[in-house]
Amino acid sequence: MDIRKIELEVNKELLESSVSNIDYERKKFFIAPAFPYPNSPQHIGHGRTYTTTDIYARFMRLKGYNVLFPMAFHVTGTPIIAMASRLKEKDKELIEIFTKIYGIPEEKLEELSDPEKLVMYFSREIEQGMKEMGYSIDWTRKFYSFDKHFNKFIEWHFKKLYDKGYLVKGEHPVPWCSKCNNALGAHDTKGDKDPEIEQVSVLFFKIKSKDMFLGVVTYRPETIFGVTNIWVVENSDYQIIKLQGKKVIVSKESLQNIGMQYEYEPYGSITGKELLEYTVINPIDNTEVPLLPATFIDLSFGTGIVMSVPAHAPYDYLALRDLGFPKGIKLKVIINIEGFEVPAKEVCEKLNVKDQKDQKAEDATKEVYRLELLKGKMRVSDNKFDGLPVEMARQRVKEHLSKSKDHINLYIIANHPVYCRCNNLAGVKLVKDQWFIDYGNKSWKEETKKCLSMMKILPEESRKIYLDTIEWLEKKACTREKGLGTRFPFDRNKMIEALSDSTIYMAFYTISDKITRYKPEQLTEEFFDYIFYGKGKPVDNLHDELRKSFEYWYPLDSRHSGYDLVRNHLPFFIFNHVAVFPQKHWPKQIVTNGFVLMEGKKMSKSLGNILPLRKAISKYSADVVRFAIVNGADLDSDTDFNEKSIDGIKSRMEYFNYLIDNISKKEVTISGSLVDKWLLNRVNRMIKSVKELYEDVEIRKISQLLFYDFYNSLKWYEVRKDGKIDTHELKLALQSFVILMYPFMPHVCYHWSKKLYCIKSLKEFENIGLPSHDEKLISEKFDKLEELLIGIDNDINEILSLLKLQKVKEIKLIVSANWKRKLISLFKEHRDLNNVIKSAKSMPDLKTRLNEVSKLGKKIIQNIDWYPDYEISQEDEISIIKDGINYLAKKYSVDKSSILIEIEESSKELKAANAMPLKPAIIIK
RNA sequence: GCAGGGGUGGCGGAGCCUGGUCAAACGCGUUGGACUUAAGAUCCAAUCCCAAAGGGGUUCGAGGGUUCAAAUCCCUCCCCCUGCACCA
Repeated sequence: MDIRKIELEVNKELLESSVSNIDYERKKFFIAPAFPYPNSPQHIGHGRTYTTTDIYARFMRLKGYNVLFPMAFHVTGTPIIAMASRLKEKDKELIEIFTKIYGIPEEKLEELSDPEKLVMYFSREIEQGMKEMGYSIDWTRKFYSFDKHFNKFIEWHFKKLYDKGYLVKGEHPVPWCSKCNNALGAHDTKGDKDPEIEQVSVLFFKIKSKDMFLGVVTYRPETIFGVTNIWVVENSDYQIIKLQGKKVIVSKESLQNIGMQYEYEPYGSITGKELLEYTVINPIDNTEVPLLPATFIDLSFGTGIVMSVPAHAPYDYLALRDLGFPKGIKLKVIINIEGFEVPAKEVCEKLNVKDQKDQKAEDATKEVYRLELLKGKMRVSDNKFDGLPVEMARQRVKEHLSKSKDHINLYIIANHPVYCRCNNLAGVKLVKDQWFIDYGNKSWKEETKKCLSMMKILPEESRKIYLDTIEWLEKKACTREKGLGTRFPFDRNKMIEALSDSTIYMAFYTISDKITRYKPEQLTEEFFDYIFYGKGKPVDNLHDELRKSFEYWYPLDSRHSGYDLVRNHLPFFIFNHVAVFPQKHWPKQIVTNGFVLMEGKKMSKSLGNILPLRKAISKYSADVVRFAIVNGADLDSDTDFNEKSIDGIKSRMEYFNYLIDNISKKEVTISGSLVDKWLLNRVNRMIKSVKELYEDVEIRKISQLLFYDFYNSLKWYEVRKDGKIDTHELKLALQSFVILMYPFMPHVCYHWSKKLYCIKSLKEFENIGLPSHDEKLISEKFDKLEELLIGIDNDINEILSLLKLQKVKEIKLIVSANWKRKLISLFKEHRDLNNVIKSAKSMPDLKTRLNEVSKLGKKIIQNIDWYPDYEISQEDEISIIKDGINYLAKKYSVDKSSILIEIEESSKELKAANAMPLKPAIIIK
């Protein structure tokens, strides 16, 4: 079977039913996955969410729903701009990724350095891939988040937030490049390092008998009690600046970062050498502290001047030890931890740290910090602080010194150093006039939680994460200096940030196909108010139509994304719906899924193991890729894409194809034997559970059931029937299979359906609808009987291997006695040996065998749940054996007449006593 | 640090919520056999240990407990992973 060829034949047809219009006759179902960000082609990982969505959408169509499954592109923010400018600068690394991994022709690159062209190129690429995958997307509603019409919609959205008081203004620390004058995201830095922000303390130590202060940076202000000296770099220049009304000395290298957070005036400079002449005064206890030269200081860290606390900081301890403790310096222990005298010293000794350059010094530092924060208590003479736990002391020291103006906070880059792509060192800017969405608003939070509690969350386990996230979300900065997207309506110099303009865009889908007939300037607040709230009057018929469309499709029935959005976008999505829309339009359901690994490893640019979707399609075919990326793992865990499992999928498809091909060419007849009944039982059971599983998007279980369990059933059926499989029963089974499997593999299943159902169009196909199951055909009995046969088969096999017999002359099967069947019913009833014996005493055929009863008892009770609740008679057992006799005879190469069936009661064989209900005794000669 | 999730056989990965049918689904790998000139594909069988007439033993991170019965429930310990925001 050439799967790819079939796909190319039916792909166009499959996309037909995707355009969705209002149809009041049918129930609607609105499903929307997170829209893609077109700064690269999509890879198979992206395909997982969209495939899951499409499977669900196609299932709902089979169920008779009018489904809306639209798509758009999110281009908001800076990554696209950053990428385009990297192309412009002919960034080698990026060009390599574009040409080698994505397979983009080199002559195309020039053009892509224009952000808009880049967007168009990749969005076309992505759209094409989605079509090839057979996604039933309504493309007539496509838009981009920088479209003018969409901008107007977002403006409306923000006005609503503003009216409710959910937009607030404040200041905010942001990673910043002072040269480019722009905020830095991970994609703006060298090596794509995500800059993290941390707060540190700057303490002012007055220089003795001078009107100047040393700006000393520290993570641990409470250790100021233990300062023995201050470290400065001898042959370096320091700056004197006027800061907060003081003359403060800091390193030249630190000025850039300080300047982004505080106003200062340059005053002069001073060399390290000069500084070393001075002594400073510790602001906490007015003791004199000497300055010492150091070589290990990073001058761009904080203020470039640090204090030395040798008893509690391994680096300081090691540095002083290497210097031989000059100027009579003695360790000052100011934090108590049980089991330690001088923590820094002892941990260094324990870890066997040689000197400051030893890698292990880092470990020692972490260890001491951790221990002290966890268990440390202050031990100082000042009783305001004595005995306090370290964390509390830190807070108190900050407050205390801030009061006396000897302390300020400073933000730094925690994973320092991070460089902007322009080579400038990243710092932290305190942005004033920063707008926030106030997710901390109490009543809003409550409403959001209420909405969540009414929603279906799949997988249900992740509900807690949503709740936690909603709980701890506070103010979220929603504007940026630069980027694509929508201008912030209350400060047009700023852009709305990407996670804030993508929270209610699903509503826009309901009108996006027709709204472009208006000019953007017509899209006023009142215009949208009418569409979404029915407020005011329509400007024309089309306007009314848009309102109807929104009213018909909203609320959103199912939202789909990768689980990485559970902690950011998805809670925002709920928050904003709650803020903007009335309760009847709140979203109904969220479905999230895990990622796709490549041969066990995470896909990444650096590993170069990214498999673009379209490449995968042409190599493996769409249906195989669709199946491969969703079947391997539960919804919430990552799945692995590997060649081996691909081969497995293909060979199974071949088998189904063989059966379908075979049966569609033949005249079928009703067979009605036990295996056939068993098969119908299996099929009906399968239909029933698969339909239930679809409702909960249990993708993996469905595929397991259809593609593996059912496959194995068919295999067994084929051998049991000895190849005589042109039966009506099998055809029914395959017909149901093809429809249930269709959402997963639409191309191939549609192709198969044409053969099995004699249909000609997709419309006809969708009209067939979901198969229904017949409860009457489902019976555990058929399974048990078939199991009995398989059990016999296994046992014969085992016995043969034990006997090392080459040839079998005769197989005798002895069906167990009736009293044993009664006994099992007794155990079912009592589940206890003593009570069983009590009852047995009053039963004529059992009371004479009490000895045997107690012997068998233990065995029976172990397997009690395996026995069915009703009795299986001797006749039942004999009939299944007779039904399977062909199979056994063939398998063990004996004549049918050499397989004998006896009943325990009348058998003369000693081993007849081994027989148990559903497990006949076997004697092989 | 704070919060959440997890440790199952050679591997991936179910099962654990609702304890017994669990030596543990399904898949992969490995070994032997069939087919083939051969490889591949396919099919059959085996794949924790010991037995050699369908039997027994020891397993589900470690230790303890509850129970007639624990991978499954409870407690303690060890180890691993993820997220912590202005970034799509």
